[in-house]
Amino acid sequence: MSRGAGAGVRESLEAPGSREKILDVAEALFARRGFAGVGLREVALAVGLGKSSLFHHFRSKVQLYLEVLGRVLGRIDERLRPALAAGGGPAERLMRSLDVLVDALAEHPTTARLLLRGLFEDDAFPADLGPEGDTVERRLASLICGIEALLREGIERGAFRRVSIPHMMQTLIGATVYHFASGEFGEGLIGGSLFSAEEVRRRKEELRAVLDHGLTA
Amino acid sequence: MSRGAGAGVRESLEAPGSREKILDVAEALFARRGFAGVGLREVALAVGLGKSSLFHHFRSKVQLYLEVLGRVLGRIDERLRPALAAGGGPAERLMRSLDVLVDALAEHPTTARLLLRGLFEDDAFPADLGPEGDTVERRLASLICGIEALLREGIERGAFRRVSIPHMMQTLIGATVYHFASGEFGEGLIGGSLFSAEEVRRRKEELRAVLDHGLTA
DNA sequence: TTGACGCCCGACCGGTCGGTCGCTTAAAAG
DNA sequence: CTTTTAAGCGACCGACCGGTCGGGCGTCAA
Repeated sequence: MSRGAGAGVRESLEAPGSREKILDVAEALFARRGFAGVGLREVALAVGLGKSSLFHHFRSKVQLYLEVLGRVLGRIDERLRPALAAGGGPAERLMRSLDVLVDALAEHPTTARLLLRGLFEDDAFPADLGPEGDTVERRLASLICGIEALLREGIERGAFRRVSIPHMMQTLIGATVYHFASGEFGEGLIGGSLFSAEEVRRRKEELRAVLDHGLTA
Repeated sequence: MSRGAGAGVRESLEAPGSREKILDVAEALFARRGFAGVGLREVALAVGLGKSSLFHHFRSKVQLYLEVLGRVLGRIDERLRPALAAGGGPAERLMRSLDVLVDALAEHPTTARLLLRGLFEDDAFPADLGPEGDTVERRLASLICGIEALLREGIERGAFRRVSIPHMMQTLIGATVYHFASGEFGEGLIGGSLFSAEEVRRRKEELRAVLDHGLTA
């Protein structure tokens, strides 16, 4: 069956498994240069395979891209869903959700960029991604829908000000996702890695403080 | 000299002037699909020229791209610089600056995406953009530097809380730029055009309110 | 031993990429 | 009128694109 992996006793440990390795490499490249900016030759070379071998694992370039996006989304709602489901008031649950969102974005430096690029680049595939593309958008929408409900509940209960929910969603998404997607530019501002544990902790604090009191003293 | 433009009496009015038209078209396309996703054939076709004619106005594709970016930056600091220079306390000046930034992003729907893409895609040109690329980054940095100074002043004077300035900058940039770059996804959230006068006004209000009081009631 | 299968490969396909070349046209400059 | 020059064009270049094809090789079941 598989060449590299002793598929018998040890299940999935130890052997890289071409599929996952390809996804890892492709994720890094797509995040850095976008869908159109990455050639399959480059992916194959980085994996250590011939280009044609990629097609044994993925039907086409768009399917590879969509699967990368799917993995990214999976990593996020794997964390976000329990955070949304756990108990507490709306404010508490919102802050916890934002915390795990920040954690998810910080864990893989590629995540934020891929998310943003995914938003941008559905213009790039006019309509050719078929039903799978819808699924990716659907999943993304369902993720933010949970947070949206949290906002609504908080406002109804009087815990939050009567802000415009969509606009606040946009602000929240922008303030979290942009930060981790800002790359060298953001690191120039911060003066260090965006992804160090220290900076991630500080980011959560600042975000929480802004939502609690705003900027003015 | 020029074919289409009567360059004698009427200066720059009336005639499209190929250069500007090319920049307009290229700006729209680069915003939608990114540097690598746009071919010069497509640009030329949309302008109504042959591909080879583009090279009479721009040395290469990267130069065209950089000039598009330069124009975008120009439109922003054309508005932002006077807003920063005008009088008033730090809080007032910060709000005014964010207002004009929102106005600038709302005026051309392409602006926010190009800015974000510009941030992402300097990874895409390894080092080949030469000194002009530095200039673009420099200008962007100088723009945000003005806002940074405003934050610092506000904190020193006690008008603002003692937030981390870089982190607050990231939040501010993210909350404004992301919104106008979010495309169809954002419009799905908002339930209408991101760029209508009504939505732009509301966006400013919400942003101001968050900075003034935060989210909690 | 033999056949089937998973995985991988190099060669190759039509098409597009950014960019160059030589040419024509027409207006401005003399 | 002649010369210069900006602006345009189609043909063409080598390189690379995503994708296909036929075959080699090692493993496992029969």
